[in-house]
Amino acid sequence: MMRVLVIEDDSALRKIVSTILEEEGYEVDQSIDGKEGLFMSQSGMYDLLIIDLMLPGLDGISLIKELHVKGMNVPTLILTAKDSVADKVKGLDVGADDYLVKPFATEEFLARVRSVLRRAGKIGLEGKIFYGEIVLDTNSMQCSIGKNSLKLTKKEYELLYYLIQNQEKILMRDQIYDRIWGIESDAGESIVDVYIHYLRKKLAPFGYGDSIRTIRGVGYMLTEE
Amino acid sequence: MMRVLVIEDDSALRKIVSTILEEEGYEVDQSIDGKEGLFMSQSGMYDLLIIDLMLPGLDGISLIKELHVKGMNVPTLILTAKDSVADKVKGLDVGADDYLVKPFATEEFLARVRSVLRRAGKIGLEGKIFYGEIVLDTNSMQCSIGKNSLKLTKKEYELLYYLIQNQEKILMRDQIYDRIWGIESDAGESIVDVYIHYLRKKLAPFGYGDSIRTIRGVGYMLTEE
DNA sequence: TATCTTTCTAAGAGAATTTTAAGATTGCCT
DNA sequence: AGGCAATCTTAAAATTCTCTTAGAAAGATA
Repeated sequence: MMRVLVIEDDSALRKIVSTILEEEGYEVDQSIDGKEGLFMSQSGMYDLLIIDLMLPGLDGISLIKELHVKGMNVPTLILTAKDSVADKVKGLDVGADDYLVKPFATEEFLARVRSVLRRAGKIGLEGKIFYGEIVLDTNSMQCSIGKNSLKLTKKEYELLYYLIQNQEKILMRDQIYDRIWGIESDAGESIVDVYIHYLRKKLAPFGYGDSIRTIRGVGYMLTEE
Repeated sequence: MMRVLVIEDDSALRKIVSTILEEEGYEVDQSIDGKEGLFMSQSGMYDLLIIDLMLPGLDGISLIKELHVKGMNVPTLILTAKDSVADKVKGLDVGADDYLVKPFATEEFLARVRSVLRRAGKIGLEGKIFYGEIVLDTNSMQCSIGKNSLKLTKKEYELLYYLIQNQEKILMRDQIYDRIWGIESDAGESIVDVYIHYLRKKLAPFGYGDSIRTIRGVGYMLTEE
């Protein structure tokens, strides 16, 4: 069980982040301000900290510094609205493991989380999900089918990942769109169709061309084999 | 027992929504304004909130924000007349789980409610309803009869779903029409006859051709086998 | 900078679904 | 039985949704 602490004062964002993580199977605790966050972090019970840079009480950078002074070495993912290089550098300098600018798409966020945890050695190399002979390796973001490896672009990979995670369940088009492209994206939802098509085309030679079923007027779903 | 709180100032809409939900087996409470709604929500007794964006006292967005500040984490479905992307973004940003633009057909509304509850883990994955050997799976929107799977269009599925849920009860034609096509639809009510016919035709090969009884001058009903 | 890859746009083809419409049939009432 | 109204049944029209491309734009790589 992977424990995550989310330190974020914006309640909406905190809830979103927490929910996403919980749905993914992480155990999540939340903190609203920097001082409380620092205190909780020191318990040493967390595998990952997700920290906003702008915090009341104690800002994110100082929090991380403080932790290091105390010899704690927890993997950290910085979350912030700022896109400036300066901030990014500052964050990474101080020892954060990765950096994500909001708003972000869910899939992107989860990928970063996994990546940080992996680099920190918190998750082993199991990180794989399956559908028939298809294997997605979440560590290398690679896809293989039987002995063959299948080259997928990032978006294709994310889409397939989401589908496999929800096989046998209908995913509505807007659900997919929000998750992979993000609410803020301005590609229309029809981009989903296009990528479904790309995927089908790449999967077809292996006999999985018809695995993604269209539910007209609703969305798509990865069917039982 | 699933408890829902409907916060909506338009009394007509509030009643309609509440009735629909009650008929579906939800336990429903109502609130007319934002402040009262917030107060009631805080009791923590609800599994789902349905909130209008435009409210007297305290608007929907602020209400949701307020709830989050207090650490409440209730699944939320936003209901509104506005269709703008901006609103959608605002709503979902603030942590609402889904968004429905009025006017809407009942079936669409209920589908969203189920979907939100499911995603929030409030209802399991069982979501199946039965009539004889006929099984409707609400997760995959699939219909099967014994070992066979029966392909239904969306409207056919919705109609059969409604019938099965109300087996042994007479459904008036306009009731069916309102539920599946929505009041705003301008196909005439006779479209119901046509779809009843489609259903009978598809069910006939399995011996369910006469299961939908016509009650002349009133409507239809799915009879005891 | 040049080149290659990935992502997005846009639009027409194609399919499936939904709706219309009209004649045939059935049930009900006098 | 005869007549009226409701329902059934079809087939075709209309509409909506998805597929499929090809190329433009954006981004990454060398």
